Amino acid sequence: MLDDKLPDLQQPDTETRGTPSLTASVYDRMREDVLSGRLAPDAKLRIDMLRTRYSVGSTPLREALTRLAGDGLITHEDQKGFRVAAVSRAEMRELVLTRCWLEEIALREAIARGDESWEERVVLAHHRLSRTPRSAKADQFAPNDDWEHRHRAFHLTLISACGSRWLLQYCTQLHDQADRYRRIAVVASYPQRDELAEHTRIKDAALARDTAAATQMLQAHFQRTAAIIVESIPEKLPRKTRRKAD
Amino acid sequence: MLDDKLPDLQQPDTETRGTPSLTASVYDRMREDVLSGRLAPDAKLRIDMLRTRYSVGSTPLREALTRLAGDGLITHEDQKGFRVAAVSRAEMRELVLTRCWLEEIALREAIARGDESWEERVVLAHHRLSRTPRSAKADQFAPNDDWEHRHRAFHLTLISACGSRWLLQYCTQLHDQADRYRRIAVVASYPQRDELAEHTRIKDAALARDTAAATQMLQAHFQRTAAIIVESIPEKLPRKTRRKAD
DNA sequence: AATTAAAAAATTATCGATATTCTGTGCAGC
DNA sequence: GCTGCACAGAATATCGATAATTTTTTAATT
Repeated sequence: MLDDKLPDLQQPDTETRGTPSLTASVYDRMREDVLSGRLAPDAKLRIDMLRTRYSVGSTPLREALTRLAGDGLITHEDQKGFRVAAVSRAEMRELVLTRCWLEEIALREAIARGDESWEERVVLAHHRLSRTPRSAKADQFAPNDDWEHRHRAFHLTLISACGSRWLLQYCTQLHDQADRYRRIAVVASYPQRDELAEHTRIKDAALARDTAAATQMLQAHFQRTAAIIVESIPEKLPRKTRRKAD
Repeated sequence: MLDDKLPDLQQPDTETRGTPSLTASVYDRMREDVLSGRLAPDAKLRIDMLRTRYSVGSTPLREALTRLAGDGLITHEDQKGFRVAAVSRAEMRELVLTRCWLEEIALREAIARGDESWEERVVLAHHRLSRTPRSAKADQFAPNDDWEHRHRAFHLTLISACGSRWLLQYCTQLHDQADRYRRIAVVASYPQRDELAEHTRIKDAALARDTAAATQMLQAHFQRTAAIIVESIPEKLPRKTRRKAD
């Protein structure tokens, strides 16, 4: 009923997958490991090490790695294998810059094109996010997977009516990239902000079709997060690989 | 000398690759086959068929297919294999729309940030394109690989100073997608236009730092191509797979 | 002691064979 | 005559072993 107009990119078609392939499964697990920081930035990804870690053969493993490289979460060099994408302040700045550009367009177009169904989905996604605690523990910060997923869903829903699956995909990819930085450096940012209030204001401006206010607040939302994160990243990353020389 | 400021995304680091992996090789060849239309839209890609066609084992083949799926040139469904991405008028419209949005930003930013080195690279890329014939044959149209490559290089160089490798990558991806449509439907568009003049005007406006004119002409450039191509695509593509049931 | 060269170890890339899943066909039952 | 189920054939996905390449260690020479 809800998704009779556009293919809904948020739900990965639960019906169609009878048996999820090993490739898909290890891709999902590994993706989560990179985003959460369990696989550290710049870490070398040896095939044998991963084969034991995820209990799969080399073929689905390499395929999952190739997909992750396509997402920009890991890098690959011919004959030299894979490693987790490195992080740096410069990368983070480039990321935020790009996000501001692309999400401005996406939100602008979504506001211009969104119908009733879009409005309802935005309200619902916001409601779910507002009911989910930021931290899994009350007294100190602990990552809450539910919140992470609903936060992602909220931002994606907000721009889901933009009219371009390409743009939607790009925004999602950039979101995940930024998410990795946020989750790596998250201790520093908690609980300095009222994130819920920011999300609410963005939602309200979008539903009021106030494009200028909505896009401006969304960009500020990104930049506020970025400012906190950038602080926690050393300007130059120490290379672990060098042993003798230097 | 030229590329001491930014990593030049146009040249794929000729020095570093001693032995190009089979995966990379078959990826390149297959990519060209999809872009040129030698592998028809929506065609089923059977592993065995491709194994003989490209003379490789299944592992590098599957890896190349996975990479191409990441580029959106082919699709993949778990347990059902790969097929060449389908084409449709709706897809083409979405593509052009997205390109207009993203390239407007990219060109605007490149004009704002581009230094002397950028200007020189633009002039050079334009010069090379202008010296390359559109068609390999004088009397009738025949695809000219040199022109295709230099055309791609020109558009990429134009926005290379935009400041975001992400945006650059996305624009390149969308360019390739649109290229496939153009090359599939190219007979229809030749020689109805003076493409060289269009490219020259865009280049001159960019170098004159006239952002409004440059972006406007670039978008018109895209839309003019699109209009011609859309005509040559049937609104609904006949599915070859259906045999009995209708 | 330092630089280069050669051998050994480690790691990636690749293959061919096997297991699993899907697709189509024919047959039984209604 | 139509629907559903089981079977056979085809295709995908996966594995473990081998080939090719890079990196590290060791040794020799200046």
